[in-house]
Amino acid sequence: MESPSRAHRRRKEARPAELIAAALKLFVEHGFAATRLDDVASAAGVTKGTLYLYFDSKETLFRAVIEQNILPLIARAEDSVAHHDGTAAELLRGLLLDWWSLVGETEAGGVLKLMVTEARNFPDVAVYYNEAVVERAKRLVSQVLDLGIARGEFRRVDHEMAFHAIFSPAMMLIIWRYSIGACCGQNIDPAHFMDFSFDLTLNGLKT
Amino acid sequence: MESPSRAHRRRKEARPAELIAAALKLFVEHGFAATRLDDVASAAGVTKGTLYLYFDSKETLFRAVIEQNILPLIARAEDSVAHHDGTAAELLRGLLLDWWSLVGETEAGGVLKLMVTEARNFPDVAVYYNEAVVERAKRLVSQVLDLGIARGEFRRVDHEMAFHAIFSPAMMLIIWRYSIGACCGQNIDPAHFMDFSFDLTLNGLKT
Amino acid sequence: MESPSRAHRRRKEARPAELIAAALKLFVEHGFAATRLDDVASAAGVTKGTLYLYFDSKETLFRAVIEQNILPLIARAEDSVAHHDGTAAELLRGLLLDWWSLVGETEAGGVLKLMVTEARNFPDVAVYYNEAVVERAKRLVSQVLDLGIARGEFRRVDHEMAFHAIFSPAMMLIIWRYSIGACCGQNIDPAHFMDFSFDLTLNGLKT
Amino acid sequence: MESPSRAHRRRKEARPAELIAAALKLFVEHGFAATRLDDVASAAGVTKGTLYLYFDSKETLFRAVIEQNILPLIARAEDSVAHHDGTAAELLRGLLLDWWSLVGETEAGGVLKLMVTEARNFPDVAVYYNEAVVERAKRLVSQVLDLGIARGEFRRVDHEMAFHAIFSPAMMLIIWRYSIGACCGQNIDPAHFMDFSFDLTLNGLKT
DNA sequence: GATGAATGAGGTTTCATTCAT
DNA sequence: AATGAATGAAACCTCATTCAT
Repeated sequence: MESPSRAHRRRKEARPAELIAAALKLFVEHGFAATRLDDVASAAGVTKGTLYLYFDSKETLFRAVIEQNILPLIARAEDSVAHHDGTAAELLRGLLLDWWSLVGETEAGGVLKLMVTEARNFPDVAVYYNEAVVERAKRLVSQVLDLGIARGEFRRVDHEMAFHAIFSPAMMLIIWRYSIGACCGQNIDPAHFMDFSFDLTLNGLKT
Repeated sequence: MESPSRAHRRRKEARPAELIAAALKLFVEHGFAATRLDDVASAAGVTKGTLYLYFDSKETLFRAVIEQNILPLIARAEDSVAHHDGTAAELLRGLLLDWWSLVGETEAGGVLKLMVTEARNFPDVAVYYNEAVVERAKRLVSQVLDLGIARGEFRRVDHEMAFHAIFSPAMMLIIWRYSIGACCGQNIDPAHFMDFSFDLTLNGLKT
Repeated sequence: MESPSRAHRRRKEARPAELIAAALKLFVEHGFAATRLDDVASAAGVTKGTLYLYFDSKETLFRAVIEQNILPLIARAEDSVAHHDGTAAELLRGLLLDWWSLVGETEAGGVLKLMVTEARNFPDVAVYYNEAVVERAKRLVSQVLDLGIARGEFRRVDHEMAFHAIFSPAMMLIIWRYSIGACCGQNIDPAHFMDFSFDLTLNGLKT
Repeated sequence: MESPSRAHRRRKEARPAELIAAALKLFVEHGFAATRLDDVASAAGVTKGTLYLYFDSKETLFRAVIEQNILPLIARAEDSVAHHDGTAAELLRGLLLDWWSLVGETEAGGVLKLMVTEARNFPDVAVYYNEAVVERAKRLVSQVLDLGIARGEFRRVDHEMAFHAIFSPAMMLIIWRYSIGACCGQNIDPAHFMDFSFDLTLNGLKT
C-alpha cells in the first residue's frame, strides 16, 4: 500500500503518456485535423482542460506523439545489427524481422502511417522522421549490403534501390493495415507475408 | 469563333472538372479535413459560392474527386492484359508498367494516397476503391500468374502474397512521393526503380 | 390570332402580377425570411434574374405583395355600406359577410396572416396596413353602430370593443386556416361559423 | 454564501432557461428564420458558442422554446375547471379568465403567436401544440357547455363552433398585441375587452 | 492537479443580388 | 426581356484555447 500522494504522483506522471497514446490512436485513425482534442482527452480518461496542463497546443501534442514513439525505436534499432552474426543474408533477414517487430507490431506502425498522412502539413516533422528513422535504416541496410557484396553473397546492386525494394512490402503492409485494410477486412498474415516477400527479394539479390 | 452562349455553356461544363482537379490536389496535399473550400475554389479560379453550384457539400465533392479519377482508370485498365502477349513474365512486366503509367504518372496516384489517408473517415468509399481498383488489379495479376505456372515459367506461389509483393514497390513509391518524399527531396527515379524492383521480384517468381 | 409581339407584351405585363401571386403564397406559407427568391421565381415560371427586372429587392417585392392585394380590397370595401339598406342589424351582417367574401375568401386573407407574421419586421408596412384596412373597417362598423343605436336597435356600446368583438371570429378563422389549421386538418366550415358567431354577437348587441 | 462550485453549477442550470427566454422573445418578435443566434446569445448575456453547449441546433432551440413554455401551461390548466363551482356561466367565465391569466398575461401568449407564424415550417410542432393546448382547452369548454345545457342555462349549441366563438376574441387580442398592435400603439385594455366580449358571447349562449 | 463552462476565430453553407450573354 | 453563372456577405456551427472555480 502506498500513500495517496504517491498514487497521485504516479497518476500525474502517467498522464502525458496516456494522452499521447490516445492521441496517436486517434490521429492515426482520423488524421490530425479531423481529430478533436475533446475525444483525445476523454479517450485518456480526462477532460480537455487537463490536456492543456501537459501540452501547449494541439500541434505540440502532435510533435510529442511522433517524438515519443520514435525515440525508443531509435534506441533499440541501432544495436540490431551489432547483435547479429552469420551470413549477410541471415543478417539482412534479421534486420528486417527486427524492424518488423519494432515497427510493424507496435505503435510505431501507426506513426509511419501518420507521417505519410501529415507530412505535407508538418514538413519539418517529416524531415526529422526521415532522418531519424528512414535514413538510419537505410544506413544499416547499406552496411549489410556492403558486407554481402564483399563476401560474394550479393550482386553489386544500387543500395538505395535495394533498400526501398527490401522495405516496401513491410511498409505497404503497415500502411494498408491502418487504412484501406481496416475497412475491408482483407488482412494478410504478416509473418507469412514477410517471409514470402523477403525470400523473393533475397533471391533477386543473390549472385 | 463561337456564339457567346456556347462559351457560357462550355464554361459551365468545365467547372466541375476544374473544381475536382483543384480539390484533388489540395486533398492529397493536406487531407480532407485540413483543406478549406475557400482554397479549393480559388485554386479553381472561382469563389466559394460557385463551388456550391456544382457540389452539395464538401463530402459530395470528396466523393466526386474519388469517382471521377477512378472511372477512367477502370475503363482503360481492363484491356491492358488483352493487348499483351509473349511470355507470362513479359505479360506481368507489361501489366505493372501499364499500371504505373496509369496510376503512378497520373492524378490517380494522388487518389491512392488520398484513399490511404481518408479510408477510416470514409469507409464506404474505401470499400468501393478496394473493389473497383485493388481487387480488379489482383484478378488481372492472378490470371497472369496462372498462365505463368501453367507454362512452367513461374513457381507455384500464393497469388495473394505475390500480388502484394509485386505491387508494393510501386505503391510505396507513389505514397512516398506524395508524403515524406515531397518534404525531403529524396526522389527516386521511378523508371529505374520499377525496373530494379520488378527484376528482383521476377527472379523470385521464376522456377 | 395575335402577333407574337403582342403575346410577348401580354406576357410581359402579366409578369409582375404572377410574381406577386407566387410571392404571396410562399410568404404566407413560410414567412418573408424563410422564403427563397429562387422558389418565388420558379413558382412564377421564371428565373431569379427575371424577378429583378420587375422588383428592386426582396423587400420591394414584399411591399408590392401587400400593396397590390390591399388596393383592390379598399376600392371595393367602401361602397359596401352604401349599397345596403334595411335594419342596422341587416346592414352589419351584410358588412361582415362582404368583408368575409372580400378577405376570407380571397388572397387578402393571406395578407392578413402575413401582416401578423411580419409586422415587427416591417413596422411601417404594418402601420400602413392598419390604417388602410383595419381603421377603415372600424369606421364603417362605427357608422353602422351609430345608426343602430340611433334607431334603438342596439345598446349603447363601446365602438372600439364592439368592432374587435365582431371581427375577431372571422380574423381568427383566417389566421387559423393559414397556420395551425393547415397542419392539423381541423377545418371549420366558414359559412356556418360566420353565421353562428355573428348571431351570438348580434344577440349581445341588441337592446 | 455558497461554495464556488455551487454558484458554477447554478449558473449552468440557469443557462438553458435564460437562453430559451431570450430566444422566445426574439422568435416572437422577428420569426424563427429572421432571428440570428448571435442575437439570442447576446440577449442571454453569453456568446454564440455557449448556446451550442446547451442546444444542438437552431431547430432544437426552437423546439425547446415551445416545449418549455407549454409544459407548465398544461400542468396548471387542467385543475382550472375542478377548482370552480357555481353556475355554468360562472364556470365558463372562470375558465376563460384563467386561460387569459395563464396565456394572455404570460410568455405563453408569445408562444401562440409564434406557433401561428411558424406552423407551416414546423408542422409536427404545430400538431403537438394543437393537441397539447388547443384540443385540451376545447375539451374543457365542452364539459362546461354540457353542464350548462344539462342545467338549462345554455342553448343546445355546436360545441366546436361555440369554443371558437368564445376564445376568438382572447386569441385575437394576443396575436394582435404581438404583431400589428405592437407597431400602431392601438392597445385595447385587456381586462375590459375580455369582460365585454365574454358578455356578448354569454348572452348569445343563454336560453 | 483537474474541471468544464465559456469564448471567438474560422470553417461550411445559404442566398439575395449582379451582370455578361 | 430573360437567363443563369457567379458573387460575397452573412448565417449556422465547430472546436482549439482559456480561465475561474
